[in-house]
Amino acid sequence: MMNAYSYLRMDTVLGALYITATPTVLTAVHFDAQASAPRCFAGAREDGEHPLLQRAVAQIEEFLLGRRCAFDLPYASAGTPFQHRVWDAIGRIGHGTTATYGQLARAIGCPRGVRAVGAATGRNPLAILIPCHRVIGSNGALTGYAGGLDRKRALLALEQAPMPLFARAA
Amino acid sequence: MMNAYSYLRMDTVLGALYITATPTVLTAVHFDAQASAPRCFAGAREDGEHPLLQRAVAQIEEFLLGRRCAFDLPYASAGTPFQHRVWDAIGRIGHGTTATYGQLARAIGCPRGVRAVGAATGRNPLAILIPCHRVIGSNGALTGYAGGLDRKRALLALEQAPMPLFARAA
DNA sequence: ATTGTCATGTCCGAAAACGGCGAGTGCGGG
DNA sequence: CCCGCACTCGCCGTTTTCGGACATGACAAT
Repeated sequence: MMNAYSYLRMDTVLGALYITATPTVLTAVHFDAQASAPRCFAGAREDGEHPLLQRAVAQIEEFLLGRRCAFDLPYASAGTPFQHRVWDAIGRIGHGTTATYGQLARAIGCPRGVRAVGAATGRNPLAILIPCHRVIGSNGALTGYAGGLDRKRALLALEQAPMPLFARAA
Repeated sequence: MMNAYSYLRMDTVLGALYITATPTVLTAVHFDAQASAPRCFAGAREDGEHPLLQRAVAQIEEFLLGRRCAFDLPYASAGTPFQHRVWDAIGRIGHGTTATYGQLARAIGCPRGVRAVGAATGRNPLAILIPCHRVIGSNGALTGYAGGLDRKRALLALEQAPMPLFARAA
């Protein structure tokens, strides 16, 4: 019964980030041990040596430094067909850009499934990798984020201002 | 996602029998493609060469001929803790013997969970191997069997009359 | 004898509640 | 006028909840 999930904790400027993976694919990325976390952690054990996890850490660090605007990591996530459609659509929102829940709804061919899109967005298991922080209300309000609105604001600000700090350091 | 389940169809005097297994353990045995079957077959592919499946076929044939009264096969089955308690208890009913739902209930320490025992019995995934045909009502009625009452009767009759037919043939 | 009642774990379907929304309305203030 | 704000209401997938139904049997009342 014991499945081969590993996880690792990563410290970032935005706080702790937990990344979970099978031997071959990432399955979760989230802040803190939130409500959504238990599901992913079921039977997982800490493993700082996991190659894929380390690769993820590296790419996320680069992203947070403003040096990377896309990820190259294998991932797989449980979810309903509808949720996958939503998450795929979110994945196509470019770095530094935003989209509204309504736009996503139309994009997946469910013009009126706006709230459903909202619900699915909130259940995105792969924070940052699937940039659900780029999804905002039609009036520009941030409306919500699993990691807290402050983090959402920070991520958006980060993407608006390329190379903000490390430029000096370099 | 594709799991490594294999299955095989076996023809018996009682009709077709479907046996499913992982590479190392049996996971299901049932008549026809019943309601309970789909679950076990999810993503399974036919494989008549599977060593364990062949071993199962051999032992079941022996059993049906009256030459075998116990099985020596590795199996594993999904199910709730309660169901496993019930199934284990059923496994301890000797060949040629019967037990009532009430006796089972008491045996597992749930004297009043009689109906629950009935429900669990009906969900036994390993027909014949776990001899749920030996479970009858307190008044002697057969009450039910996933493969049909006729088969239940036949199995019980078979166990009552050791070496019924093949003795002549030998 | 026949009939009714209750206990027990699990599954299944139906129904209701719940959101990380957004368009439409009506109002008051510049 | 035009705008912003507050409020209502409909939208829809998912989750939760709830009511029955079961491979029964002991007991009491009729």
